[in-house]
Amino acid sequence: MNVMNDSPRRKELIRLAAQLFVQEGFDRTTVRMLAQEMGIKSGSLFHHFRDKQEILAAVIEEGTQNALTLARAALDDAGSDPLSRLHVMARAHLDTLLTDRNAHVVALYEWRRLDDAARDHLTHLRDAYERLWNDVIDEAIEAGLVAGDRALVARFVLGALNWTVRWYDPDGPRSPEQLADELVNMLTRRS
Amino acid sequence: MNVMNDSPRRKELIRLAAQLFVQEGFDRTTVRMLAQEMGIKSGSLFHHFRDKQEILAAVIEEGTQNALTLARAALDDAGSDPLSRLHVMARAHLDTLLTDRNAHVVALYEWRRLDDAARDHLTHLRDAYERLWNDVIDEAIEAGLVAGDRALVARFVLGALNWTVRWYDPDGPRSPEQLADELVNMLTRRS
DNA sequence: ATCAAAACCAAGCAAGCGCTAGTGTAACTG
DNA sequence: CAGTTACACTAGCGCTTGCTTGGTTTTGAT
Repeated sequence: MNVMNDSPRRKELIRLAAQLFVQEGFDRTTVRMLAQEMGIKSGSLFHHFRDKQEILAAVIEEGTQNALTLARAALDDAGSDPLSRLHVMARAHLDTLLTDRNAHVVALYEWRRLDDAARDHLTHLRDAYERLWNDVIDEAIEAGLVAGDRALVARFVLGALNWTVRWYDPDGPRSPEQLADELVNMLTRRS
Repeated sequence: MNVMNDSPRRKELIRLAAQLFVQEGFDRTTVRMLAQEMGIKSGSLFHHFRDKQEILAAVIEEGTQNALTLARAALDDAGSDPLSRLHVMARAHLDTLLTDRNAHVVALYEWRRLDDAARDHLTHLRDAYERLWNDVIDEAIEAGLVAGDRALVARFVLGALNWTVRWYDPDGPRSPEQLADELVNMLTRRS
């Protein structure tokens, strides 16, 4: 089993799996469906992945990793102004959320299907990401841009942002960037 | 098959099913698990429900119906002041969400498992509920309490509220009412 | 040209799935 | 008291599931 590489082939398989997991849900996606979508037979699948769960973990890791990378880059490019840091963070979040949409929907809906080991690993990744958010919100509160408890604000904001995967239409009139700006606009107080 | 009554027995079965659906997910909850939890054999289950999907639909209907009833009552009791209407609506939402938690978690996570007929019926229920929210937010915007596009604000707010089921701890320091108030506080502009 | 590693396939196993059929029984109803 | 209804039981059918096995082809470095 060639389990631990990250060949382009594997990346492609993960992308296809993500799509199927969104369409059907993890439990209803059979290894036969996955194999067919990938153009191989179901037995061959287990050459690339130890078991079905590992495919799920790979999908979620891919998405979370991307989000983390993008957010860090965005924060590096942003200055030290709390408001603009809030803006770039919201934009980066919606950007990955809606371009890597499949992976993130899977992460949101199928998290509980992960086995303990994978969940543990991915929890660390996600925590690293949320720490970025907490810092940005801390700065915003300190600067008087937002009111409320740090932890609470972070959760409300992330909730509002993550909820977009349930209704956002990429062909609609609004870009992810506009969406992000409108949210920031909504919750900052311009005195 | 005694399918269409709403006996107390059936209500209890639905409550147990909701709990299992949350713990295991709909697909992983077998009719045998459901039966055991209910203290009967798997075959007997189909005396109460036509099939497994009907149990899911019943769980979700129960939760949504409660939410709708509670929200209507809350709005009736509230005056015509836009801010207080916003408050009672947020409180009512978090109240059902966190007391009828199982049913609502199922509704959020397993919606796609509904068959077409059930989904159609329940979509109407949910739309009726969301219409209440839209009206309240319309009034808040008109009164200058909140800034932004009606549809967008509603979605952000509902996202923030619904997200609470992922992190709220009933044994924690905050009551659902406090939570609701802090959210409203966060997004209204006090000039 | 050689050969190991990587990728794949055909076939199928053991377990578990939703659901049905047919029966028993106790409590109501006329 | 006969007939009906509500609810539960046992037994198992037909099918699908994730995964394994044992063997074959493809690839690519030497």
